[in-house]
Amino acid sequence: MPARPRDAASTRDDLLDAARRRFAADGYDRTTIRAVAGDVGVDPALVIRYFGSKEGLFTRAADLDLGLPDLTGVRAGDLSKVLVDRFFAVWEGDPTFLALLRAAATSEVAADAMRGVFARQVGPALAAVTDDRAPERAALVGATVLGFALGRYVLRLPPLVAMTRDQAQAWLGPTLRHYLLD
Amino acid sequence: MPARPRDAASTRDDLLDAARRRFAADGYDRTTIRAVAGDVGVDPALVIRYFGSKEGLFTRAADLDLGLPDLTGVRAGDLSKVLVDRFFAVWEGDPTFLALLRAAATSEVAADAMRGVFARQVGPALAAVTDDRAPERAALVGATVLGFALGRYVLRLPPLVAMTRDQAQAWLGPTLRHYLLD
DNA sequence: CTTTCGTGTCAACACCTGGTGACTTATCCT
DNA sequence: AGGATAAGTCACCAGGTGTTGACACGAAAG
Repeated sequence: MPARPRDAASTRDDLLDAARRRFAADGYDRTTIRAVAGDVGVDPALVIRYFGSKEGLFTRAADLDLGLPDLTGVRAGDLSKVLVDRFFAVWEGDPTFLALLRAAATSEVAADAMRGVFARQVGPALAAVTDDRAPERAALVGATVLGFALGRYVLRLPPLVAMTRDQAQAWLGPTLRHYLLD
Repeated sequence: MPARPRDAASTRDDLLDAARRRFAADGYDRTTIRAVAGDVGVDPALVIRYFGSKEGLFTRAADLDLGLPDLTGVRAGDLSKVLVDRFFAVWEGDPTFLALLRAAATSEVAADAMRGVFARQVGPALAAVTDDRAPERAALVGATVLGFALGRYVLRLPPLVAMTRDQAQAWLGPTLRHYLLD
């Protein structure tokens, strides 16, 4: 077993990675500092040293970037395709958002982080393509996306799990268009 | 303070009521048997005696009935109104569904209970009005409804919290119609 | 070589959790 | 009245939690 290099920066990153996976799989409460530290092969006390507390660890781990592109000039017909593509990239490529969703169900700091994502990322991105009521539209789009993610990745409702990207695209497209443009 | 009558049946009911409120407010993990027993003014050991375990308590507490009416013969244009009305009745009148949603994010038994609700209540009810792909349609309707509930009652996204029933009706109506009939 | 300092470990704390089994107390039946 | 039985209490356990402060190690600087 190669000795872990004594490099604080990479240890920190490893801890954040492990934390994201644990929070995503187990939720906030069932994720223990000991387990996260164990995944990295490090003492639990180190986690507290670096992040102050479990809540601090979560806050750093759940700081996520949706990577929404600038939607200005995207044709109305292509909007939902762009959004659904982004959805799959975010949800299937990175455990962070699942961690945030799971945790947000019970933790107020996680719910707050989620509200921040909408206020600082979804809302502004959609404001570029809707002339009015951007916050309302962003919230409805968010509810749609989160509902789908909840059903597919958390509850694992069989019809949603079985759905291909194209099928999801076909179903969600008109809904998103409705919330964005009507 | 009037002495609590030594009536097992009503004590059981009181415990289930308190459990529903606690699970709804705090989620599965943060709800403690001691807190539930304390709400009722009873010894924690009694909870175990009646329900076997915390999981047993949750299972009984989360056994819910959506009360979906028979949709046969409901005109297509009225379908979404019926469903949204039912939504508000269930979500704002009874903490049970919120408890189930919060818990389902982290507990596998809760997620299973939720899948059961879809398989035994939502699916069959919707099968009466859709000729094909009833499970898929039920899952999409469920994702829509759960997403809205998540945004409004759990994350408390301001635009969703501020929404009146009529506004919710106006936004969700076309979406539900799309999932049910297209 | 010694000092210094960042990196990480160790042992322990105070507390809370679900759960158990023996006990007490109220209620009902004869 | 008095005993049987249901209803509820009590003290306790074993294990796990976040968090703490003192300590050990290793590399880089003087």
